[in-house]
Amino acid sequence: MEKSKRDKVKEILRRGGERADVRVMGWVRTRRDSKGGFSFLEINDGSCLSNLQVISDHNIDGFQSYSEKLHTGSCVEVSGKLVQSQGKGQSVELQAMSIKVYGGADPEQYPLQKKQHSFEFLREIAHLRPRTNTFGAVMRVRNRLAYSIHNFFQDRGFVYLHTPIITTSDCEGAGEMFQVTTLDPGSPPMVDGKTDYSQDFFGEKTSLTVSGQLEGEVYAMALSEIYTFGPTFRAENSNTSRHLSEFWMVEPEMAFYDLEDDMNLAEDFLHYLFKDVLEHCQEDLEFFNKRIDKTILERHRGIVENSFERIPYSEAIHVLEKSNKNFIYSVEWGCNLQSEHERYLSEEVFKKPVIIFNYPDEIKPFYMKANEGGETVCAMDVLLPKLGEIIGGSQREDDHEVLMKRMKAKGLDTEHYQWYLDLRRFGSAPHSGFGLGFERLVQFVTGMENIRDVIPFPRTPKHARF
RNA sequence: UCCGGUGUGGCGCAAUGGUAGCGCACUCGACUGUUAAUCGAGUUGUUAUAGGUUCGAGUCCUAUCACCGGAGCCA
Repeated sequence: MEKSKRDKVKEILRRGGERADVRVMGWVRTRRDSKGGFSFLEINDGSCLSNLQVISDHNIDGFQSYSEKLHTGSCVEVSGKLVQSQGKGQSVELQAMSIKVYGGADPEQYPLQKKQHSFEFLREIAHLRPRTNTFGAVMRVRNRLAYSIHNFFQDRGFVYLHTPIITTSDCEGAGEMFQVTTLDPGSPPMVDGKTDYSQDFFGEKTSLTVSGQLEGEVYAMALSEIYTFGPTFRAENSNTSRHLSEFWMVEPEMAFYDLEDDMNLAEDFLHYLFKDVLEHCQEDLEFFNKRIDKTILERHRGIVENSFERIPYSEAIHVLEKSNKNFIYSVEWGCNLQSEHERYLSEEVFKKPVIIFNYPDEIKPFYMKANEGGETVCAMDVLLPKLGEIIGGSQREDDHEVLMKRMKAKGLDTEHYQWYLDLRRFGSAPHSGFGLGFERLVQFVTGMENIRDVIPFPRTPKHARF
């Protein structure tokens, strides 16, 4: 194989025109035979949604010897001449001069057919589903969003911080954790009737991270503005279209930001991402708009063009109370907003993203900064129509005494968080941050209904195959 | 975890308690600058698993498992 010469389908289609010496490598999506002595092949190499139509005369070099293996799913290399297409449906096509099959795909056994499959079925063949239009498009969009997230923060001077995956601190209330241990689960060393973690690999009980926030704060208090973008693990037994046991989270943390700065950043961030993806993933988004959800393009443009609604929690409760809607869960000040409430606000009242801020202290974690009076804290959630919460953030409590009090009130072991408290003892500063669930973003952008279909290999309760 | 639903050829689905069928895919043939190709013929089943009721169970009952949807928790 001559490494120097390979043309990507995306580039071929972008440049168009007639050209000799074109060589593509990719997977056959469909083959149509003509008894006129030639075949049509559609080749996809993942560089874009579109296939390249190849027309191959049956006498060309390689066709006869490989014909048996040339079916949907097989991997091929085709060299030839790019010409204007005589048929409808494509402007150019590749007239094959030689063809080679790298690996065949027995049509009797290859599970992907030339037709639509249910996403449930495709999940069972997660190793083959990237070869479908939908999953190719999802992963290209996912890739662009990840790239765009880095661009956004890097342009603003944020430092990309790698927080640890293995941790001893739970970020309070963030959910059940996966334990990390090298002890024998069958017979761990015991002391006083309990597992003796001093004999474990790290000498104490450790888990997979549920959030990099606390460690992120440490570096924000030195580098001013940081962000993390990494895997996060929650051992919650939640089985919904919006939850994964392993997912990716983006967590910026900024010194000298108050809650309003935090909300501004979150809004700018989402605006930036939607604008960027609309610009750079046109073909894929049009596909989603046509095949998955006919409203996404319009909705995304709406998000880019309009500012978000911002409403304090107390006012949101007020709006809900006088709505005359029959909610399953009744509304009163102090309650957690339920999915139905959030959806009502973002979908029916405001019809756009909504930021709710200043939540009651009692329903939020210890690290959030108390507002005057102490009833509410500087928390904010960004709600998207249909999807619900995509961002949760807050200004952090930066007063040592107040934080100590809050931790004790919520029953936390202050010893254990000494290093976190130290940030307030030495050179404390007002600071804020938020967390964005990356897969939820991909879900919203693509219109995919199930979060398991926007990550390459989903991990959910009872499912860690592949 | 709770509530509801579903589980039938490779895939998508059908079958008042009475002979398991259709579409797609696949195989063969015909036709064709084709493009969700078209036309004809053909192959494919321990009806999720284990019990039970019944003369007889895909269908009814019990349990288990899996999946889907909703809820809770959250991102």
